[in-house]
Amino acid sequence: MDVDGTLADGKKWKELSHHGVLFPPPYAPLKPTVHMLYDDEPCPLAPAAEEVALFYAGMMKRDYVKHAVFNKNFMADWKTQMSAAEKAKITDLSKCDFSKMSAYLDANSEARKARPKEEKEVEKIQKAALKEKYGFAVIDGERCAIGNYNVEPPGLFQGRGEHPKMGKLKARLRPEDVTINVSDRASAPAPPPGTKWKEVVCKDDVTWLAAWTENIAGNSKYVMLAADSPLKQRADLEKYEKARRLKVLAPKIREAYTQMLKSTQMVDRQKSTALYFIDRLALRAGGEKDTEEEADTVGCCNLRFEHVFCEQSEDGETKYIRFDFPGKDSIRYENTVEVAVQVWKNIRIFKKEPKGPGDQLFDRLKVPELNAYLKDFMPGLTAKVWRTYNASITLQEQLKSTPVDGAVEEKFLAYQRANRAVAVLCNHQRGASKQHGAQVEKMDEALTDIKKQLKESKKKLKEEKKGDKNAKKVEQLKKKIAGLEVREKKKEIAKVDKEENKTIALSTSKLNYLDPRISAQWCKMHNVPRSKVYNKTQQTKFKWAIAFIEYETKIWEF
DNA sequence: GCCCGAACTTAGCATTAGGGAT
DNA sequence: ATCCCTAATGCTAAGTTCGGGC
Repeated sequence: MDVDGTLADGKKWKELSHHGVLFPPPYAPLKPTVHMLYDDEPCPLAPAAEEVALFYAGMMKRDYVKHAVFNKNFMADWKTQMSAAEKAKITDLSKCDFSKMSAYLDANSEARKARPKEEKEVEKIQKAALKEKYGFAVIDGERCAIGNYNVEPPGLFQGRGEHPKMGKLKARLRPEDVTINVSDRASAPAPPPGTKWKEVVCKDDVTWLAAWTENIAGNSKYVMLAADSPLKQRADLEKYEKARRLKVLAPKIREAYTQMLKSTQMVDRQKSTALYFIDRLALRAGGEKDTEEEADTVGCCNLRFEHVFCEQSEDGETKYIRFDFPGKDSIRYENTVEVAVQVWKNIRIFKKEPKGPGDQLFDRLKVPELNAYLKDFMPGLTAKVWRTYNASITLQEQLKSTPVDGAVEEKFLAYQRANRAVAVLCNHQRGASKQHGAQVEKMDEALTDIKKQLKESKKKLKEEKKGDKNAKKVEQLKKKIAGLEVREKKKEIAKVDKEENKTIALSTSKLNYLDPRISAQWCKMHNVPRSKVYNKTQQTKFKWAIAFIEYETKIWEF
């Protein structure tokens, strides 16, 4: 077996069996009292159109329904589900009133929440039974959890950013749409009664158990094993080993591309400048995108004229590049960084007339060329490896400022800050939660309260010492004060942590970019319980790393 | 070489569960 | 015991990379 989970002959497994996928229940039409109004008149719909209307009704609280593209796409696809009569009548979305349907959905979910405990318990058991059957596959003799055994239900497509396909109808999947992958066709899972699978295949060079084609962009969707499966564990290890190898090679590669910044070949200048950004800023590769079909977002190689700006200090000594572009998931990337003079000069050249807004900054460069260049330094080295390397090395460096003899809370704050530095580097953002302000306020109140108690207790202690000097009481008060001081410190740390996390998401880097061996090592070294850094699921995902550090130390120091 | 589809990783948001406060 | 909030989980969209076909 090879480390990336591939068997020596390029196969992912020898034996694979599972129970297929689970489909959502068929659509249950609404009671006649719950209907749409059209032009203020009741307008009952046949089930096909009603189901799609209900999808829309379920999104009335979302911003999507205010979006012209969403509404246009929705209307077009909704019509495909209408009868001729419905189509003739319903021509204007603004005349559709879904409020009864929305209210019905709200009432439904309230009622679900309010169900008696026993009923919820029964449902839980039923769900567990389904997981027991459909949630596991046997791969080379080992029973492994499956990541996603429920096929995606129908609904309205919720693309991120200015996605041209938002609001389109995501079709309901039938067994006839789903391909099943197993090692033995004869013992393939049975499709639901009266149906057939699209196909049963025995593809042992892939890891998916089932696949289908989604109807919005025509992309493939897969059912795959969960993160704790040997296949995924080995792939994760291999990813970080590659990044670790890059650490050794990076100085050599830097030397090479720094030379190339001055190349007479425009392709090479662009290649080296792009790599400079990927190395220094951990930018994504930035492959080509079809703006007719998807949101307009960019990464490094497909940056355009309008995304980068050459700036400098007043004396002209220090050169800066300012970046401002929509990245993956349409998350804005804004950053101004000091750069080598040659890089700054290059960008000025790449932006020279006749180039203008809309034009590619690196017009001679495509991701495959950059990756081909990297491959010569190390097999498997691609732009993405730099991001992993950058994130992990940043964590490793930042963790060095952990207070050696601080309390666990202080050490953990240092860890959070190291994690945060990585999240900032990778531009992992999140929308500030609606309750953020209230939560901080609450913490402030709690702090004020602790401080007040502390003041009172201290005053009492002083009086007690002056007064009848009850030794027991003095002792009690001292204890109370010490306890309050610990609580105060904890709360203050937690508040700092919360405030600093307002719009920064730590989980993405923790889950995908930070070598878990560094974190496991850190816990061991600083005597911090591993559960402080990784919850149960994360510990399962990273069990390979936890096993690793029993034998190895200083994973990223060599 | 280039284009495109397949495969797999990375991403943020919505929902749910469960643990602490009352 | 219940309620409420946070943390965990679920979900699926959006990236990167690879490899096969022309």
